[in-house]
Amino acid sequence: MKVDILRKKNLRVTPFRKEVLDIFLKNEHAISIQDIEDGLKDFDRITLYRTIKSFTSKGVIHEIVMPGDIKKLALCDGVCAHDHGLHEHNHIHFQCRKCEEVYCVEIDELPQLKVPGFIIEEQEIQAKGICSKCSVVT
Amino acid sequence: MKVDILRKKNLRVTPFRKEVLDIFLKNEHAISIQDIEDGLKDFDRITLYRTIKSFTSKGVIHEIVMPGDIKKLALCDGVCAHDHGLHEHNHIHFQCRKCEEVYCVEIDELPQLKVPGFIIEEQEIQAKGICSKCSVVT
DNA sequence: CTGTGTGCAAAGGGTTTGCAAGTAC
DNA sequence: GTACTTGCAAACCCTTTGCACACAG
Repeated sequence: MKVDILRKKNLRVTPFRKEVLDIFLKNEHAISIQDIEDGLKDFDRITLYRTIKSFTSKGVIHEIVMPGDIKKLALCDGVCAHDHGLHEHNHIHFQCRKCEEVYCVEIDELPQLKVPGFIIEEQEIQAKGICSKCSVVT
Repeated sequence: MKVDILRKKNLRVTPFRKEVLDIFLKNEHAISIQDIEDGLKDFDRITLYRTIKSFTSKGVIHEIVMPGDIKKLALCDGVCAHDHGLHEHNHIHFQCRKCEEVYCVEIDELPQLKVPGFIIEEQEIQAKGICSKCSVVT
């Protein structure tokens, strides 16, 4: 239940937050702020920014930045844990060259990089290519 | 010769561009726009933005975005090819938790990710941890 | 009832655009 | 000489802050 997503994170359930959350739930790919705005009838942009901020800081959504200054937001739900303080990603961010959408794609295990002298603790992978939908249609 | 870096990319050699290039050459890690500004005595910010834009589009430097909206710039020289139109990275971007600097670190081979249904053509890896300098000092 | 969320206005910061003068080649 | 660069002013986003009112729990 969508309301629980908010309650679980100690966020008060308001009509506006439900609306915003609905837009995230409607999309299976990451969305931009513009996408959210387009999905709202009338809204106050400041409130939207604040909503995004609370959602992000409480771990309801996470921000994705793809090469080329493309910023997107996606639900944390399932694809990423937000438990140990650090935001752990067991998924990669993938942008399709064709439809241009950005997806959080789950991956069994992240490759463990080794660089002499450097201690690598976390990593984040951004990939580009063709998504499963666009590769089928071709 | 630093002037050749510009000439090779069909960029006119001007005093300002040489100054900016010098700042990149002086640092072995990626730098922010602020870092460049700090390195210039007096300058016009608009010209700096345009210089960065020409450098980026001609492949003299490349932009790095680390999680947390941290933007840096680094020379392409050596660490990355800019030949096939696409900007190929045979290096990863690494940010040190201690000194906070961002480095382009060369890596022998990027791990080849496989995701069912998705065709992965390019990838970019951002890592965090402790850099070689900070891990020595401890 | 209390603290959190909302909405409006206004400010802030980084970045881009237009145009005239200057300069590399 | 010609095309590219520079410098200044102004415009333009996008985002944040302050404050009073509204509302969830």
